Amino acid sequence: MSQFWKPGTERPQGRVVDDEEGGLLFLFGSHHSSSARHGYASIEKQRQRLPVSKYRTAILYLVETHATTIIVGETGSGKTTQIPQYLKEAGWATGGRLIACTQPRRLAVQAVASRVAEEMGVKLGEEVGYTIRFEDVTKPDVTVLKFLTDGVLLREMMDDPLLTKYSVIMVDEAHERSISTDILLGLLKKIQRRRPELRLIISSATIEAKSMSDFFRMRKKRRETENKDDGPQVEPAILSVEGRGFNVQINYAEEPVQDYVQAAVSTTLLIHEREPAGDVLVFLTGQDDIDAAVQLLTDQVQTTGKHSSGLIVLPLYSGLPRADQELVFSQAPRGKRKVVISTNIAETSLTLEGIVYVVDSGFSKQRFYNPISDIENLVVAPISRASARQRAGRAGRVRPGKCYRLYTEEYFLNHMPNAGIPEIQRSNMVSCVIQLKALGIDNILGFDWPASPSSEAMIRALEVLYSLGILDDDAKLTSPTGFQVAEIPLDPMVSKMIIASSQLGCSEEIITIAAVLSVQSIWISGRGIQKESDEAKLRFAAAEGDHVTFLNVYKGFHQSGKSSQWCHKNYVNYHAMRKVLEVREQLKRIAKRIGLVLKSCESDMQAYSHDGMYKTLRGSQEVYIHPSSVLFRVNPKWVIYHSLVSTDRQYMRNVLTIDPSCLLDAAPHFYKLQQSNHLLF
DNA sequence: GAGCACTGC
Repeated sequence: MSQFWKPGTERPQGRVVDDEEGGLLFLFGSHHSSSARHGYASIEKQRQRLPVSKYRTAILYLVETHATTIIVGETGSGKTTQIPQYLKEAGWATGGRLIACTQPRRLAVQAVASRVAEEMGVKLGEEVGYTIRFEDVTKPDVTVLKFLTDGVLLREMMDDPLLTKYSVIMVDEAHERSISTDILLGLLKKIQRRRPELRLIISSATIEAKSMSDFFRMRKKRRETENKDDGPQVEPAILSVEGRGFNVQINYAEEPVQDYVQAAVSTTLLIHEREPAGDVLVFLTGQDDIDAAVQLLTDQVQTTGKHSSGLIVLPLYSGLPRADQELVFSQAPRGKRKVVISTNIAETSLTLEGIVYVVDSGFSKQRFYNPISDIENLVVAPISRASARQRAGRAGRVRPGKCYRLYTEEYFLNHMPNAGIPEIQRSNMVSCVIQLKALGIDNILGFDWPASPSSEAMIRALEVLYSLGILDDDAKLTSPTGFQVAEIPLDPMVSKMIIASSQLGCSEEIITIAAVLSVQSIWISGRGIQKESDEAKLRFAAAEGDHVTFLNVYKGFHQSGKSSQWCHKNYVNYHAMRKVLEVREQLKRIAKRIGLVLKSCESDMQAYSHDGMYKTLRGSQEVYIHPSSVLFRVNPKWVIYHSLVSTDRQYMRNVLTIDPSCLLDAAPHFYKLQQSNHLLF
């Protein structure tokens, strides 16, 4: 076993930027190198060296004199929270305009905002505020520094496409390449040409800094042919800051690993036997793997006796009940070692303190969208080198750590992809297309993305939006339907359902259903309680299907006075129901604003058995009713579904029985009746 | 009789 591991030979990362294209270049030393201890950094171009304490000067110098766009390449330096403060100090919120800083996650927005407010000694919600969905902690005319999710900034653009409220926009964590971030970057590049005075600061991992800079650098041809005033005055400048994380020693498997769950377990035991105190974080792919690993570890600890005891093994994934999730934050008792076995949730979303050892399986579950079949799959896929470095970095937060990679160095260097495929290239584009259309971008296929989605995905999205009556024959938003759908922050199919319900006089009910469909699941599930929860579900089951069942649950919850005990008793997820209430309130506000009629249909709500196999009208695919549905084994002749889950079969989740003539009424432009009385697409 | 990487509006 001791021969199993081989230390990595890769040289320290960083210092990869160059200034050939004329951008200013700053390079800062690492906090732990000797030069950094004295705080030196260098401006290569000017052959000058700046103390790290002059970081502020550097940023302001760039902003004031040269760059409209600054790319900050950094690796967990913690410096990005300082940039907004410098900008505010220097009065960069000009002419009553604000400085905006985006993050991809709500929690990060709240955390960064309160940290900055604290550092500046001001009350959160005054000069420094934040906005996330359902929560606006800002004060008009007082707030200067505003933190927000990139999704919220995109929504703001629908009222103010040029973002005239802001003089500086900083996009943090751009390397994560979330859909919202990519759309935002594409739009910001466009805005820059109309607003040359707008300053952009894009913060990304060092390895992505160069490609971010390339994206914002205007193409040579265009630069020559266009008036100077139209575009950014100078090339993007790159400013690079090396992380202050501690050194993490990387170890690779000597041979390819056959079973990464088993390998993760043995590696953890080896760490426990041979390494000094410090918690272990193991990255696996999903609930199944994690539960299996927890079981194996617990078993082996019990059978191998004394020297292996003292391990506290905890699973971590988002589907875990809230109380179990919180266990991973508790400190291990003296003399005990905590082992957290986690999904990707611990890679970016949650930060665990006290981790010294990381075990990286090299895999994660990723979503892939197939535009031909219109199906999203969740598959176990190899992670990227960027991800592997991020995972390893989790071991160096409190002191020097070690990372054990369950793959060979040869694989890491020669076969692992450098960066992951951006989410936008792995997703259904329906929501993106409608958002861009709402912002007045007609030439969707020619949009300048940081990474272009496939044309098949774009065409499929246009087709779906046409079938919903959201786009017309010229691919323009229909009025009012298309514009109304764009205002509603839901899957466009669900938004269209709300608009139709307004005309059919049942919008109160449909808004409830839409809110339930927008949360993960309102049912509590888990090992050992299937029988009870199934029985509880039957108490709400409606003959029409899952959607009407949701109405029954909502009604019961409402009548109980929104009680958590009622939820507990009925195996309903209380946190999910709270979110349903929030979404429902937001939908009511939006419905009112866009002129929909809110009306209840009161109680005016209205099978053939076969082998359980269905064929989709569009594409003739074999699909089955998911066993979690109240219509499982009822098998009505015609059903519509909200989503497909693909495992060994394609399962329809959230199913409703219908009369096929509904389809003709709802979408006469899309469905035709064949002579033999069969529906045709 | 099955299953859910993770976000976000």
